[in-house]
Amino acid sequence: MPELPEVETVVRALRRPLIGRTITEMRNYWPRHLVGVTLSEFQRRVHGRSITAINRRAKYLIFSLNDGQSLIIHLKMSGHLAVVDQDTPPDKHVHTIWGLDNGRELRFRDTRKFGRVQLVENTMEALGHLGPEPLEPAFTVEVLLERLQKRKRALKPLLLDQTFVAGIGNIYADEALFHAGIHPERRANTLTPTEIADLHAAIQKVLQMGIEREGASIQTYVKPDGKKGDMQNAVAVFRRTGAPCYNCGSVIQRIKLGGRSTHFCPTCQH
DNA sequence: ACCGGAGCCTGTTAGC
DNA sequence: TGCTAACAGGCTCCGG
Repeated sequence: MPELPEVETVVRALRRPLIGRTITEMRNYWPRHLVGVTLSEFQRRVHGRSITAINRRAKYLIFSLNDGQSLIIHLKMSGHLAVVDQDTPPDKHVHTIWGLDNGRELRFRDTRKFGRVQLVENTMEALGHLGPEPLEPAFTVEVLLERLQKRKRALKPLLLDQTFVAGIGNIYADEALFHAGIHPERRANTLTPTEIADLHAAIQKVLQMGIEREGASIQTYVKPDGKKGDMQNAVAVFRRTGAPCYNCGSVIQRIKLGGRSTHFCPTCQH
């Protein structure tokens, strides 16, 4: 479900209701959600701690606690976070709950149960494998060029590789390649400098658009308040198989690449 | 390095 | 309508 823009939207929505709050309890009904720490240890280590900041790295949410620990959550395909009153009726897909000092709760709902929750002392250590943040100033055209030239893979699966560049998922990879006019099967080391500059601009453009539109509610994603984002109304190719390209009218094609559905315009992308 | 496939889960949709 | 297979905004592991 969520990629960089969706996770960023969730982070922004959770700051107001959560920053400054103290965690008073933690419950879990699906132990495999918890990474590396048992529930009892998790409870002991978060009980009484307050949330001082909420940030994002790639598709991970990072909740900073006042003792230096970080609560890290990955929503994977179907995760959803919401802050609700503690008397809100239970939901069968809510697997982890953190009670707060104001009678409210942070609830992690995750239908497919792929999501993960961890508690770490050192965030850099836990997330150090990730590639550059595509919207940070450090992610320049030169950085992208240098990384692309070392690789021979098809571009689409490379963009999904979180160690190559962090935060891009299936929607924004397809959208970025369309806006750059580059075919998803093109080999990384065959791009011209102009194409690399176009790809760099397209990556930043589609991610920024996704954030401005508060995410793409194409399948199950909704914001913490339950409302839909708006990016689904601005996609050019993703899940538009068989429909006409907005640019040239050609029929949008769908192929499998790296095991993932890939959508592109056969006329606009080379 | 890179590729494909399986696995993790449940729910929805497409096809017969 | 009913059954089955395919598919889903992610990621990891394993073998080749």
